[in-house]
Amino acid sequence: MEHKIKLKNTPVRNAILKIFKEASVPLDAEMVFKKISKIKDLKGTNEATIYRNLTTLEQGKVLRKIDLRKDSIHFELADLHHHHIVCTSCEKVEDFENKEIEKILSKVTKKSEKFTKVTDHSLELFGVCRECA
Amino acid sequence: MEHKIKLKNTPVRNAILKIFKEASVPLDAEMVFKKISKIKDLKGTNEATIYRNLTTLEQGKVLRKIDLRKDSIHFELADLHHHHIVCTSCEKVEDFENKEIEKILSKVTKKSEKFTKVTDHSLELFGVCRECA
DNA sequence: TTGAATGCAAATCGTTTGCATCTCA
DNA sequence: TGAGATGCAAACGATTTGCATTCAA
Repeated sequence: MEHKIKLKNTPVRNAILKIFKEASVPLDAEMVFKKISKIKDLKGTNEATIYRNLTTLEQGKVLRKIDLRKDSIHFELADLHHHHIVCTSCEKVEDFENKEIEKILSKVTKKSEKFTKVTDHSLELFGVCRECA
Repeated sequence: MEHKIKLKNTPVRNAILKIFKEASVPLDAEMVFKKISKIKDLKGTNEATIYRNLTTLEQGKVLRKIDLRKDSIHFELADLHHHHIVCTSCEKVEDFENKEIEKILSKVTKKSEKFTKVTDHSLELFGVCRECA
């Protein structure tokens, strides 16, 4: 349960990290809250604590924010950098990786006039999955 | 002032479209609201009307939602499909286009297992601009 | 005429925050 | 011990919605 940042090693925070490591899709605060609430020793955890942890972990570059064009902000582990195809009519999310895109992006980045460094990017595809089609 | 969808041709809606056509950056509801409020004949326009129009225009594929990792949802004209480099510490946004990426994306799309069609995508880069660096 | 658009105010809902208390390091 | 973490409740702010009214087609 290694942290990249100097943060206290609390039960809730560890559980949140574990949840993200086991998750196959990006999670929002409510989803994390529900999962935490199912853990025997953490049942009483307050939702504000979840929000604070997500914020802290994102600032510490452990998590990354993702916009799936849903109502809430989603997060995933920052070190697993893949992209997503999101169904606009259900909750389905498919991951994909593509090295070519990363290469092109770094070229684009260098061409920028106003920016000296680009630290992160988001790439999401939106469509309709087989089931919803 | 051609609409792609059959919507009523109201003063507020036309003004909103004009604002987007003249905008060089994505706009959120509040920005549109402020611009509308400066127009003599539309000064009294209610903010809820702006929200409703943005929603309607997005559903009608006239506008596209964009997430700039700011507090609010931004929009831009759907037919101008470029991407953005966003400063995480100020409001600066730089546009860029890249045909290669589009090509790769259409390949990726075809490989998808769960999705039959991908209709849209978002690609935003995040970094720090010269001024903020 | 009539369905869509608007104004207004209240409601929603995801998220944040102040403050007292507790816990890890 | 002291900074960070948590609980709780209240606050916030962006966005939505119900309802009566107005307007475009």
